[in-house]
Amino acid sequence: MAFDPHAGGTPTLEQVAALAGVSRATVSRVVNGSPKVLPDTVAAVERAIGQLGYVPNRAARALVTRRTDSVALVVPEPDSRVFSDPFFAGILRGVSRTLAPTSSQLVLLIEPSEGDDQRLLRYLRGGHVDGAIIVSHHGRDNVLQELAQLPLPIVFSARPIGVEVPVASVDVDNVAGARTAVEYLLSKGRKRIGSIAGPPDMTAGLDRLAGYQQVVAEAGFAEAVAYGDFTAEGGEQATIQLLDEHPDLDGIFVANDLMATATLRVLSQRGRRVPDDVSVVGFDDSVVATTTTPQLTTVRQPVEKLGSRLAELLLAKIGGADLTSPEIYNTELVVRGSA
Amino acid sequence: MAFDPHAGGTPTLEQVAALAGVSRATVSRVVNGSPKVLPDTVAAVERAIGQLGYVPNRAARALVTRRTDSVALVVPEPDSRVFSDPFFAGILRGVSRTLAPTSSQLVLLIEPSEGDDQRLLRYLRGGHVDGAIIVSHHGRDNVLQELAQLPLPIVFSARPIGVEVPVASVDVDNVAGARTAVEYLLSKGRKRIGSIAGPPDMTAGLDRLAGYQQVVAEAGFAEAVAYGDFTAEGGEQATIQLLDEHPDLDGIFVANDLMATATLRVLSQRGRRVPDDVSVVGFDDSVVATTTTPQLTTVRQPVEKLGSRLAELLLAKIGGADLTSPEIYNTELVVRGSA
DNA sequence: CCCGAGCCGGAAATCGATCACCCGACCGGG
DNA sequence: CCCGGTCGGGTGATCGATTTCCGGCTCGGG
Repeated sequence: MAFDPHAGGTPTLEQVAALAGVSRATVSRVVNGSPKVLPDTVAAVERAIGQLGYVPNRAARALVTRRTDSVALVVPEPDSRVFSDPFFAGILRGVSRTLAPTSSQLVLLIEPSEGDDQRLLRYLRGGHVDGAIIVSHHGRDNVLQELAQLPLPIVFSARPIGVEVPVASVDVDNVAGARTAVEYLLSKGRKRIGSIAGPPDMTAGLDRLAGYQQVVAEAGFAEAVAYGDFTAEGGEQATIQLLDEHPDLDGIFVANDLMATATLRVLSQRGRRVPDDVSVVGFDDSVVATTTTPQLTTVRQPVEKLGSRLAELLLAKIGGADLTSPEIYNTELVVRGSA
Repeated sequence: MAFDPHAGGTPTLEQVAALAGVSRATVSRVVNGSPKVLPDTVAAVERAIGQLGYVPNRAARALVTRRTDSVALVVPEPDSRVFSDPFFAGILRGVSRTLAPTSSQLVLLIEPSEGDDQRLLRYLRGGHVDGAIIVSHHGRDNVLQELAQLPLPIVFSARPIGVEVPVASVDVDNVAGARTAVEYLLSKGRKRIGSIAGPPDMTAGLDRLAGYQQVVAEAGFAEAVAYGDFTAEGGEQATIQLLDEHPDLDGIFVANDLMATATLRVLSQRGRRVPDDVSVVGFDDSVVATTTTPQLTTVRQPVEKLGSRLAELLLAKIGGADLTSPEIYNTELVVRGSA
């Protein structure tokens, strides 16, 4: 037999009204904090609510108010690896921390399988949520563009690639962060600095590479770049390739920590000491930065802060604010053992 | 001005009916896949739905069906560090993979602040979701007990501590997993095997410790245990303490990978080579297991599988199945460099 | 003591989809 | 030729909370 929500008798507003000796409307006013109800009445209603353990029926309320009191966190990629990404975890923390004191609930939305964009879009267009936060890494197709044009308050984490309309977004200054990292390597006397870059279809990949290129060019050195995919395996491949092509490197800027762990491992296998022979700087300051030997010098992004800003901006947009510009945060170099 | 969901005109079932030249009931039948509608009619309705871009109003439906088509993933702890836990990430992946093809949405529920249990319980009791998956690590208070007694389909990840009523749960055999790890150390000729245990208020902590203790006792060796809290910092403290008290250890079983990374680091700082002088085995096979040097030999749990079973069981319970017993999965030793 | 202004509480319509029930048409058999 | 059964589809009540519009109560001033 199926579960019956009526078991135990979910009390309705009507029953509360009866018990408190007032009308439904009055109970509604109390529940929604209307100022024009006598204190005594409020007390009576609240007592009744307490006695019955009344909880407003969200569906009924949503039906008339046309608000669902829930926002979506959208991951428009079937590649559910993002969950394992410490960056995503941080965002999630920030978002949920900001949403917690609110009446809004967080709904997780993932593109179930490759190319099933429409399901996502339909859901969002269906008015099931009051707004959405898009956490996208790749910009390989046009989903982002479609999302941006939805008649729904939306904010992006990271400036979306290939989206023409202005959108609200929250991000760190990846270029500046990368510059800091490479400049630090320079300040340590490194002359031959290479970089393991991220995929060119992610802004994080592009911008961090750009920062590296700028500094290296300004210093009058030559570039040495290999591309990874932000995973440990990809980082390993890229590091091997980079070292094979440029055996004389004495400094490496790796576009994220996970790949950097692989870089450290490959260097160690090749008998090159870190940081004595080669200095390594990562990006993210994720958990893995402290699991390596030596620990990783890396560029910290205020992930949790990003997440909470994302939520704040979305709530503001839902409230009617007209926000359509990016908000950029600073990074910070965390010096540990690897450089 | 606040966002108006009516902008663009959300079509209702009524409008679809009008366009298709049928009644609301018929449209409803088509939408819900009733078999007793003529194919021609179905086609006409579907055409109208397509033209209007109709999406059923969830609130209205929920109001009458008394189902919300959403399930909660509950983290009854304000300590949002769980998000960074690769274990949690895996569970999340499994759950969302199973839920994706379903009409059910995933709602994330976190205890906003210490002691705010009531908010959670009220929400769950309020019929806002059809069921809940509880991902709890600690068993320090009685929230779990209260959750277990809620008139709502619920499944637990990991056998909850201190819950007297029988509940459905999914877990790995932590005792057996720990045994495998310690037996492997024995098979490598290790004689003085210590353990970094998890907190005693988590089943994972208790059971893994028990597995260690069993094997060590059976082999006639003495115990050497220090307690950590499953974080890298805690692992470092515990490792230092353990090594100070038992400098002659030649094998260490660490109750999770994160702490094991710290163990490796401390050993390296003390000039003890791994695995030559000391062998180390972790537990989880999380991402960090491959970021260390040497890479971590560890006990793999099928996390994603656990997550998807959690979701499957919950859907079954929502469907009326009467499940009140634990489901236990096996672990697997993954041999890498550290032992 | 009476009257009016201001407030507060009640009745009823409404949101959009579901579902129990009912109706009409068409078929075949007696 | 009539009647019952079947099948496709329509009608209207209903879910629970909000909200507008009013009616009536209260309280202060004259």
